[in-house]
Amino acid sequence: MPAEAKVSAKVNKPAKVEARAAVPASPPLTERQEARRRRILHASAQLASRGGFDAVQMREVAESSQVALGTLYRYFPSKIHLLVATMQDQLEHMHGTLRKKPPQGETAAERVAETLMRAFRALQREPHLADAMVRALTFADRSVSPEVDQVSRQTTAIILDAMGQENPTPEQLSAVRVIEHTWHSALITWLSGRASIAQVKIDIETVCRLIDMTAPTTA
Amino acid sequence: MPAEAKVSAKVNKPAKVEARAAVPASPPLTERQEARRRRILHASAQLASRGGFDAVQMREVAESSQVALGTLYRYFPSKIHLLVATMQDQLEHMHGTLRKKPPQGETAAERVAETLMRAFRALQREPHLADAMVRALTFADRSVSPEVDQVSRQTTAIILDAMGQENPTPEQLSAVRVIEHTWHSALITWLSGRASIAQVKIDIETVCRLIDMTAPTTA
DNA sequence: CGCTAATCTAGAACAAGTTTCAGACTTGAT
DNA sequence: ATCAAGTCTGAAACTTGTTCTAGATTAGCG
Repeated sequence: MPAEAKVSAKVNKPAKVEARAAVPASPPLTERQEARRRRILHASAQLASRGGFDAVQMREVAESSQVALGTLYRYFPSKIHLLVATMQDQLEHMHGTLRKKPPQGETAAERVAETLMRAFRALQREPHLADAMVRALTFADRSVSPEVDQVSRQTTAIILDAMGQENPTPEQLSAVRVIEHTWHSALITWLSGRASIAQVKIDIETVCRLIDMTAPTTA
Repeated sequence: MPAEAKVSAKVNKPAKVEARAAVPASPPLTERQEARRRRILHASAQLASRGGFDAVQMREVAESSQVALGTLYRYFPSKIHLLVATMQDQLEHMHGTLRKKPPQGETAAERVAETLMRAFRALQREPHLADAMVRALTFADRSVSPEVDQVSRQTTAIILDAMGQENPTPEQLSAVRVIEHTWHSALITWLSGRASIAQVKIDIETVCRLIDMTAPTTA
């Protein structure tokens, strides 16, 4: 019988049940495997923090995490997969942090903007890491869709949390989608030096108005 | 003295005057150079139309356009530069096309949405080409900022054209920025199969409401 | 304990973007 | 027409992501 169970299939077909869990379903990992996975993600984040996307070199990640190159690829089938997983990891962390201090704004729009700006400031502290993660996210092709979707759901969750709405209207969900679009794209323009921090702030605040505009009590 | 003038500096420092011209400034090209440049862009678009980003291989582009690899790199210092330039080229074309048939909508928001959906349909006809161009655009790092900015200005021009506003307010310009963000990001989600065409339509229509919301006559 | 299937390792090999170099070719100026 | 400077070419080399292979290890099971 198998020893350490298979880590994760290359193409993660949508599982039957279990659609929103943090981990899609894949067979449980042994302790050593879990440790390897953590070492890899840690090395990835560390290298990314240094020099961004380019500094995350698969050979180096493998060496830093004391894992053979082939093993690294078994855990993460591509550099993009690795960085997207790194982002999932960081996002979970951030969601936890953000939860602790709920935003103070009066309106939902203000709260969402405040939350996103808080997240943005966190990213500013590790701009290289942000670069690596965001670039990977937007460069990801179809083979990474499940993982990218997971990141998207997590982001949606953060925004909905900030809104503090129990039952968002379909219109509000559309607004949230647009906010996510803006968030990602604004990050990119900032990371590539084409927009200032102030400009990103304005963009976020601008798009967040859509929320109140579509609020059930207002509309 | 120089023969065929230098094509373009690797790092295109911001020129003194001339900020919004289609071509930043670089010394004029000889006829043969212009022809080479066109052949290269044509080959790039052709290969991209076949298989998207991955299909645009520098060696193949060089061969298709009957130019040495080194020459290709002299004209376009990286694959990303090449594809962003390809996008500039296509965008110009599209702007010309869109100008001919102005959108019919009543409100500015409707007209912008209509225009963007028209552009979207054009992209759908060459999804692989769209893939190559958009992926390059969002993956571009600082070294491509001038070119990406140019694309952004062109996109802004298209949107402002659709709005039909002579003097947009600062708020409207913010809205336009957010629309561009949404446009790019929505394209990405569509290209990577994470959003349907219908969903993109909804997102565009949603974000376009920001325009009327910030219209001087309404606000 | 000993077996068997799966995993992990080290390292070579391959692919495509990028760089480099020597030599042939063009261009504009004299 | 000739020359100097800059370009283009063809080919090799280098880099880094990805794949492959043979053998050593490990995990679960009888």
